[in-house]
Amino acid sequence: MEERPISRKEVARLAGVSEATVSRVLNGVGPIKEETRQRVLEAAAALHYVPSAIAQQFARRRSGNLGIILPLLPKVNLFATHYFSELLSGIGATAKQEGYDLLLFFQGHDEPRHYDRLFQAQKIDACIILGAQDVPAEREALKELHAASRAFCLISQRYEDEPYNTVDADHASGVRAAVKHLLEKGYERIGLLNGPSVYSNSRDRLEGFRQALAEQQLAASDAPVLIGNYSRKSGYSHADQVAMLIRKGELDAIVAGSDRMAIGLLQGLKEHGLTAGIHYGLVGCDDSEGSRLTDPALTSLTVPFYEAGSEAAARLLTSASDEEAESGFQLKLPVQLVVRGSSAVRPL
Amino acid sequence: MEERPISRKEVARLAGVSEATVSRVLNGVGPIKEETRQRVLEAAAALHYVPSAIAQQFARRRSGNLGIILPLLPKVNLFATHYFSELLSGIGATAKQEGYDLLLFFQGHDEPRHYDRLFQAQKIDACIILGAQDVPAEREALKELHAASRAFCLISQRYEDEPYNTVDADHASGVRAAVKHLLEKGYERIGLLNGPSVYSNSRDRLEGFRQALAEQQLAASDAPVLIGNYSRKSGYSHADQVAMLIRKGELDAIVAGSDRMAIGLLQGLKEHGLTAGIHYGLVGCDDSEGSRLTDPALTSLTVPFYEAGSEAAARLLTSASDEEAESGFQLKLPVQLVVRGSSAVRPL
DNA sequence: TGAGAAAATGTACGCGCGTACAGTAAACGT
DNA sequence: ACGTTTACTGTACGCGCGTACATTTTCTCA
Repeated sequence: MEERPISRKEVARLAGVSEATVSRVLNGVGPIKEETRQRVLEAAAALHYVPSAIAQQFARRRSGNLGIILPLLPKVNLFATHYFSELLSGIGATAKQEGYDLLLFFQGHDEPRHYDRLFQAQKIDACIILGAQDVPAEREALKELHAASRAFCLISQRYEDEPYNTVDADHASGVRAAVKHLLEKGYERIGLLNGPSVYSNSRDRLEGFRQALAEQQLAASDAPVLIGNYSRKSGYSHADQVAMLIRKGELDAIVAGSDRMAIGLLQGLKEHGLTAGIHYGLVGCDDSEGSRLTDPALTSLTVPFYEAGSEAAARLLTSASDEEAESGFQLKLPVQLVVRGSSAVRPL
Repeated sequence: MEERPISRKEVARLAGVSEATVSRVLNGVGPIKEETRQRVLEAAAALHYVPSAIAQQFARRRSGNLGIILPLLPKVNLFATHYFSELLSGIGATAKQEGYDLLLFFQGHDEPRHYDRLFQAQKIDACIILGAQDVPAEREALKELHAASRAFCLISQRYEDEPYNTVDADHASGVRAAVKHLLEKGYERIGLLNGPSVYSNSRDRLEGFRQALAEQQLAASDAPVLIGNYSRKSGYSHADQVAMLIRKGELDAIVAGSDRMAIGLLQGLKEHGLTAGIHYGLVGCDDSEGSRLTDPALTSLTVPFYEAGSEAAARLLTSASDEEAESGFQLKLPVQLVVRGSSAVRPL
């Protein structure tokens, strides 16, 4: 029961060549006589030889793994199906294409962030960090990575004062488009239900919001800006306040920083007898699946998550092989408005 | 720029001991004089020594990785947020506890399933397979794994004629409970909107459905059983047919094999002027997030995904170390009914 | 035909660690 | 006092592969 897997040696013996030749054939290195090439390949096939990834990693001193750090539940809920599966699929597809495997790490919010240790232990050659927050412990960990010049990349989070690689969506433009859309629909007093500013995308949305108002010569100062935490519950809990503002005529449309908050708000306002697309306009963000489930369906901003993951992986992995060809990147992917019922009708 | 990471040798030199002693201290092997132990630990700390996982894997001839195979999009959509993140979190938590990392593999539906190659290449020591289907290529691949006595486990899929390790939810009992609940609510003609029978849980649900009817002395033969593909769209597309059945009085409640189908059906029937919880009863399955977004909210069956993942990982990883203590397992986790509005009112 | 270049292959070693075995020092019993 | 365990530490080797370098074979062109 303690049989060892087939190794290079056996293949070499069967093919009547040296181990080095087997290696060369399988790795396509150096000139090889076609005939021996065939002999080796046949021998390998006959023995069902599969090189030991472990030994290869050891000899190459590269793990061939792309690390993915993602926040533990319930944070991960912040990322709905779409975010999560799309992003991961995008990363996975590109990684596979580049010959890398994905190594997953769940990061508890309060656990120490030993990101660099993953590199030191050589478990990963590069790393994508999801759901990073702008908190001291996180900054520390990222600074460490940067100091050791690790190949890493943040998705959906930027640190304005740091030169880290990032891939993000252009939330500012997205919100600007949303506001513009609402204004075109006839809404006049637009508010923002934003997320906490520890996330750069919250700050981006606020900026886009202000820009949009400024472009329309509207005073941004008195436009209502509420802060939730991206959860449905937090959207719901703002319903009372929003209902009041609507009744007072101080608000007739809301852009929410996430579909989840938008949906919560929509549900809450429904209990106040206020219907999206009739009594007020509502735009969410993420174009999540849930946006299609509400009544009316939710106008939202669609974010190219798959591309985000794919781009991040591509930049990291191809640059990793190009040695110092790396130049750093801060990508902003375009966001697109998807119009549905919740912003359909101009309020009376 | 080509500096090598700190290795055991440097630690040994600094501590004034042999490399073997360093190894022993760090692995807690053999008797060590307390004083040298401290010296070694201090030296390691001073140098920020982190053992090379690659070298350890090589020497131990174990990767320390738990492979997770999951279907590529859009299949993954079958697993909504809940399924996916809960399951993965459960697996991840247990794996971390056992000292394993997670290696992710996306499996395209039509790609060759070289599961065993992952073991041969020693990329993984054990493996959890999500979204397996009952198709020849899959059976072949699993048979190969079994023949090589790999430590693997299927989640949410069983092959009745094979002794593979599985962790599943007790869908039969769940559907039975759902049917019973509907009958108690006063619904009388219950139908089933099931998924394709390539998934064992579809078969389970059908069985539970039939059992429930039989228990109530109802003829199962003429109870409507429709087949969708678990997607919202497929639920929606059955709305016409279901509406007709409801109008003819041949149906007044439906158990759907997934929340997604239930939601699609609910939306479709709404267009027919039929409201869940009023004109007909509806129960979904998975207690997904979407179940809370519909109007009325969806009664559903909650499945312990976290535990499923956690259990699967635990069985695989602890048994892996216990050598042949493995005995095989076919777990069925309990499913619980969550009552919401869609099954609230007895139809007139 | 021979010399030099190019092609093809073999030899040898190291990657960093775990660990069997050998060795040495301390503790014990008589 | 000495043999004998026990505690502790060092020496030595192998894990399977990539690859630098040495060697042999084949080709090229005079």
